[in-house]
Amino acid sequence: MAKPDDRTVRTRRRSDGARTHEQILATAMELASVEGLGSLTIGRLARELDLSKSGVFAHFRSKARLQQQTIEAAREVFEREVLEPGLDAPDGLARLESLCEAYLSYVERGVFPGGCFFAQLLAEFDAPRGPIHDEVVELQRGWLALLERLIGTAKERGELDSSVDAQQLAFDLYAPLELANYLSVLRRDPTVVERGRTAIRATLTSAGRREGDRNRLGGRPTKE
Amino acid sequence: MAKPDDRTVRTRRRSDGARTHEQILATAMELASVEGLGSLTIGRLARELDLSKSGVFAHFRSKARLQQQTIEAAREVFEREVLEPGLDAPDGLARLESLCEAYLSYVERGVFPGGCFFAQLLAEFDAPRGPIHDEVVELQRGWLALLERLIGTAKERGELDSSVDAQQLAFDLYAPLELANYLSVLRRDPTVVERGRTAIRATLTSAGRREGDRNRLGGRPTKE
DNA sequence: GAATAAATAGTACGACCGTGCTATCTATTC
DNA sequence: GAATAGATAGCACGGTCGTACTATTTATTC
Repeated sequence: MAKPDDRTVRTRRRSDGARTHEQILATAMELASVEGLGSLTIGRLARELDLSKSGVFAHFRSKARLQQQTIEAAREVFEREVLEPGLDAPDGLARLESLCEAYLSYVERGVFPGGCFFAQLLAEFDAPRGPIHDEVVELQRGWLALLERLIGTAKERGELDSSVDAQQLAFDLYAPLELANYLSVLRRDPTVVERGRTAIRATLTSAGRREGDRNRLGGRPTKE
Repeated sequence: MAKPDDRTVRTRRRSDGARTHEQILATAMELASVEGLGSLTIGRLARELDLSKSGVFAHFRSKARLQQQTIEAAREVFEREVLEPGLDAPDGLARLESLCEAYLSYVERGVFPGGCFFAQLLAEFDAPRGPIHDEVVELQRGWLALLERLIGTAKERGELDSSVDAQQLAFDLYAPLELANYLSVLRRDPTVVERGRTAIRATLTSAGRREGDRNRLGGRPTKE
């Protein structure tokens, strides 16, 4: 017990470094969600965290790696704040609904101060070629694939009409999520998220109702 | 014929300046639509146009004015490429549809190489405060107001059900337009625009159909 | 043709960028 | 307690940024 106490027993110095690393990435995510990953700067991070430029730099050894790791860190936040709660619902339509709601809630709670990190990333790197663009393509593909998978399951279970086009419905759901994010940040007003909820509800209702209504060919029943 | 020839007779120097000014702004719009207005740089413009930095600078006398004028120039493109053709349709639902189609066509044609200039601007300046943010708020307000006005007219004419919430429907239409833009740039594949068309069609059909169905389906929002 | 004014180039300055190299401090290990 | 190794700081470099200030060129005007 003369040695460092049990809670800090494994290499104080080592853990200090890891802690700083995390703090840097946390700040990097916040800054990037507001101003974009492109205008994320090592000097700016150093100022923000009261570190020296070289102190920050040493943790990543290149700006590209800083960007990579920032994206990876944001992916973990997204997983924890959206995917985990969103997918924690009974298989099928319920899980699809729950995932959309998890996203909207994540926007509403302002998990990132500049709105969804990946919506920012999508808009920033949709056009400029490079490794980040490729990463974004991959991430988007994954997100849409997840939606399509859930839709597929809901169809198999008869909770969505079998004539539903999974890719189209994924698009129809994704669109209001994305717009709710942008607009709720633009006007500093999370009320817009409610528009997204309404849109999601209407779309899902419409996609689910058709089976029962097949002969009547009902459209989307509700607004508001 | 010793004098400048007839085609260049009116103030060569004067018109040279105006011409250069236009060229700078044209390049600025292209660059900004791809990489963002924030990373638009005077030196970069100069290189791109084979001018000196100071030559470019002289046309604007500050970066802020360059940004302002770039936005204004893009507004004019948007007006010419979207608003004019979009609003050139019979009043009412037809005009609303036509406007959405005009936007999708503008995305499909790749009028800006990085996708819709204003979608880029929205994502880039939704969070960071400043004069550009304020300008974007204004532009978005105008766009949504336009959609809502057209919806209102269509309702008055009985082409959309009177129970339709204009703000909500404007959101529902805007969302797929925006997503179609981002995704069509991300994958270099204008096919995605077709997803947007389908979404718009479904939403408008749904909003228009209810009136005829009032008795059968319950014209008012049927909440389950 | 001299004067004028507009368009463009040249040069310089301070700020910040990413990154390399070296020094300092401190916890762990022998 | 000397050696080690990891975390951080300091400093220097070349590059680009926005922006002044000063030429230079050229078309128009007198």
